[in-house]
Amino acid sequence: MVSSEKVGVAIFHQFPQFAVYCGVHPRAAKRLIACEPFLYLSLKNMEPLAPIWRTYPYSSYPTHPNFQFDGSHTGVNQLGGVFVNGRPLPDSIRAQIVEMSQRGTRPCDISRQLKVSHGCVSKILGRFYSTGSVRPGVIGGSKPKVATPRVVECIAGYKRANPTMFAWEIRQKLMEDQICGEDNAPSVSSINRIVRNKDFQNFVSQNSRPTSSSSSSGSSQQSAQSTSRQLPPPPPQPPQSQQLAATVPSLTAPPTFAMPGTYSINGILGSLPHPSILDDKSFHLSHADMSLVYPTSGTIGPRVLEHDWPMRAPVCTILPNYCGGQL
DNA sequence: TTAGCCGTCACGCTTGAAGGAG
DNA sequence: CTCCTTCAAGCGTGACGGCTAA
Repeated sequence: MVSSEKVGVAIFHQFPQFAVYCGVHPRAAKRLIACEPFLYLSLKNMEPLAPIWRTYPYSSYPTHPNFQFDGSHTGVNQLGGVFVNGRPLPDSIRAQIVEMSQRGTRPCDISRQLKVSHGCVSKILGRFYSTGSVRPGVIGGSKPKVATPRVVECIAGYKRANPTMFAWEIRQKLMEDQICGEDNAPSVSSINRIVRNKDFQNFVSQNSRPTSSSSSSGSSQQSAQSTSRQLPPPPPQPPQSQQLAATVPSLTAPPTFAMPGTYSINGILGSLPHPSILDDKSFHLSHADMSLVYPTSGTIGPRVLEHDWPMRAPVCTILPNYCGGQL
């Protein structure tokens, strides 16, 4: 996993600066540098590029169309330190804060030496001592308000019972069955989106049983009711994702679909991103390297609860228009 | 009494998923 | 279906107030 201890270790390994600044294992750093010599040259002149690299490991700024390396997104605090408003400090600084604190350095001295506000130092140390992690939390996203797992399961049940059921009928049924109320019932368009979802359709078809209630005899109301009383157990893992997990085990760990506290339709249904997407964003790293970039202990479960790895693209996303043509 | 330290919180910001509009 | 908006999460900074030592 890439967190306090790995970053700490990385300091003493090859390509330390790159590894630390990217928050990745030195081996992954080495391979990335081999892919893009410009990075290594840049790191040799770390000082003038420091503001850039400080933002780089976390930010998706380089992938943002408006991003410019002109410092317009950065600011300078009262201590003279460079920061990016709204973005977390890099792992290197965070690790240094913790390291210095553990050596007995006072927070005020840490603040002055690292040029980070003492409020920030206090927050990072507080987080470290309460969670054991120096990594920032997950930024962005929102909790789904209506498409909860239970609602999706119920919709799936209704659809299995009556595939021709209209969205407004589903909505009505959800409220009738007190799955959700008037205020938090998904809109018709939301239901349509859920129903259109490919994984949802697979889920419904794979879990459909040849029961008498699923036949088209009788009204949709009746068949829906009969199913709602025997709602299906939690959905089994779709074979598709199992296959993927077996093929690219390291890619099942990224918490993109396992972010604590949030979930998506895909997440509910247990699907995974297509590997090509990840490969595109990770410079075609081998899966072994990806397992270094993505902190994974081989299991999905415990990692999910630690808030230890922000949900975002791999940290070493490097765009050709940034690196290419510079030298 | 004063200066420095430290925790807390409001503020302005970014981010990304959900939901709505066209 | 695509694009835009909304919302709730997190970020670091800077100000404030309580505490402590000189």
